[in-house]
Amino acid sequence: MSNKLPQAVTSLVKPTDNELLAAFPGEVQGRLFPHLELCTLEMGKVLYEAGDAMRYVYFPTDCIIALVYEMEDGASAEISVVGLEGILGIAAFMGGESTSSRAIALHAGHCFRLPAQRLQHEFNNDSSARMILLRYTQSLIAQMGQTAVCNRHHTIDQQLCRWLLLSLDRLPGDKISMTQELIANMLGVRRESVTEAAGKLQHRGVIRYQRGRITVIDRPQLEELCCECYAVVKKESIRLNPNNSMQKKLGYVQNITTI
Amino acid sequence: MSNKLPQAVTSLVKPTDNELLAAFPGEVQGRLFPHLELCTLEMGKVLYEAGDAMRYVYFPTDCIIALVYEMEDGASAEISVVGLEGILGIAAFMGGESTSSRAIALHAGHCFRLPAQRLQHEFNNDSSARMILLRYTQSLIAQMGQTAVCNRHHTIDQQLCRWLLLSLDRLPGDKISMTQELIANMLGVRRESVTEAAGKLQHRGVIRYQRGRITVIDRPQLEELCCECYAVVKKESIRLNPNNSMQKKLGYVQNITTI
DNA sequence: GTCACTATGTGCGGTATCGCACATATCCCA
DNA sequence: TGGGATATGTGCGATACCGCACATAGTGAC
Repeated sequence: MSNKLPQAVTSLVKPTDNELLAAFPGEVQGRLFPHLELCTLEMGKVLYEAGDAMRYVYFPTDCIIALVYEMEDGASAEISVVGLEGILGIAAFMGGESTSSRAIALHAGHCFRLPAQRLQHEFNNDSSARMILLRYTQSLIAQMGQTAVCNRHHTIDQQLCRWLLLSLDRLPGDKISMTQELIANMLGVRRESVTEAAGKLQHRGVIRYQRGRITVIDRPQLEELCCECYAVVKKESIRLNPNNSMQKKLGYVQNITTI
Repeated sequence: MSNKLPQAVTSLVKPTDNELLAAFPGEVQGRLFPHLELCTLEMGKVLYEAGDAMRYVYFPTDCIIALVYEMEDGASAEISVVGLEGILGIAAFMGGESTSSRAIALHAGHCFRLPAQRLQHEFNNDSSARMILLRYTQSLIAQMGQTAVCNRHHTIDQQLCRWLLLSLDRLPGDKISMTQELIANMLGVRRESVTEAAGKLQHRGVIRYQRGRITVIDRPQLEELCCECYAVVKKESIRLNPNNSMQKKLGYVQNITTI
C-alpha cells in the first residue's frame, strides 16, 4: 500500500478545500491563512493522544481522521470521523485544551495545521467564525450520539455499510484505502467479522476489494443495506453546516424522512 | 411509586442548586434569575422530542434528565444524563436550535426553566458565562464518547454499575427511584438482563431494591465492579467544571489513574 | 523470480445477550 | 380486603459475535 503522495499533488491543495476554512468570513481568512501550514499525513499517524494538550488544530482537505476512545485493556472504538467538512481539535475553543480521545489518520492525505491560540482568538472575537465552529461541533455531537446507538443495536454488516459511506463522503472518487484490520479496530469488532461482512458485500456486487483497497461499485445498494444511522447523521450535518459538500453525494438519502 | 413531591420541598429549591447557574458571574445571574421559572418534573416527562425547536433551556436541581436516541424500530439508548451539574438544551447556544435526541426525565424532581433566547444572549455577550457553558458541553461530549465505547465493549453487569453511579452522583442520598424496565430502556438492553444483573448486585449486598426503589448499600464495591468508564467520565467532568459537586462523592475513584 | 510479510479466508467451540413465555410478588385503589 | 395493575423472577432455544488457530493469497523488496 502506498501511503506516499506524489509531490505534485501538494501544490494543488488549498485551504479552502476545507469547508470550515472556506466558510469563514474574509477578514478571518485573511488573519488565519498566513499561519496555516500544509501537512501530509500517512495512514496511522497519531495527531493527538488522549489527554494531550492541543497546541495545534487541523483542517483536513483530503484525509480522514478518526476520533478513537481506547480503554485500559486496549479495546477501542471510533466515535466519530473528521474530514474536509470539519476540524480536529475542538477542545481548543471549547475551553478544555484536551480531550479523552485519540486522533488518528485513517486515510492518508493532507491537512492544514494552525496554532490553537490563533483559532481561539478568532473564536472569541468573531461571532461569525464562532457560529460556524459551534454548529460544526454540534454536528459532531450528533455523529457521536448516533454512533453510540448504532454500536448498541445494529449488526456488524450494517455498521460496515455506514462506515464505508462515511468514508466515501470524505474522499474524492469511489476508492477507499483501508485494511479490514483497521476498519475492525474502528468499529471495535474482530477483524474476521469485518472480513465476513465485506465478503457478503463483495458477493452482492456492492464493493470490490483486494488488500486494503476497496472500490464501491453500487452506492445506492450500499445505502439500502445500511442502517438509518448514516442518513440521520448526514441530514443533521447538512442542516447544521449549510455549505456542506456532502449534499452532492446524497444519493438515496435524499428520500429518507425525518426521524 | 410516588412521583409527586411534597409542596414544601418546592420552596427550598434555589437556582444556585444548579451548578452552572451557581457558577455564572453575578451580573449574569442578576439578569437571568428573574426569568427563571421553577418546574416540577414527573418521571417519564418528555422535555424535548428529537428535532424540536428549543424554546427553553432547563437547569436541573434535583432531577435527572436523560438524552436518548431513538431509532426507527423503536429501539433506543441513552447517550448521556444531565443533573444538577449541567444544563439541558445546549443547542440553544451551539446554534442548532434542536438536536436529534429526545430528553426525558428519569428521576422526578425540580428544574429551572429559562427562555432559550435569554441564555443565548448571555452566551454571546458574556465570555465568562460562555466559557462555563462550553466547558460543560465538552464534558457532555466526553460522556457521550465513553458511553459509545462502553456500549461496545462492556457487559451489562458493568454498565448497570456505571449507570447506578451516574445516577447516584446526581441525587441526594443513596436511593434511586427507577424501575428495571426504565433502566433497561436507557441502557438499550432487555429488562430481563437488568433483572439478572441487579439480582447479582443484591446478592452481593451492593444494593437492595423493591419495585422501583433501589438503595445503594456498598458504594465502594459498586465502583469496583464498574467498568472504568464511570471514572473516566467523572474525572473529565471534574477537570472541565472545577466547582463540580461530584468531587464530594468521589469514593474510590480518587485513586484511579489517568488513562 | 523468489521470499518474507502482510492481508484475507475459514472453521470451530464458547458465551453474552436476545426474544419469548409465563410465574410470582408487590403495590395501589376501589 | 380483595382485585387489577405493575414490577420482578426464571427458563429455554436462537443467534450474533468472540477468541483462537491456521490456511491461502497478494505484494513489495531484493
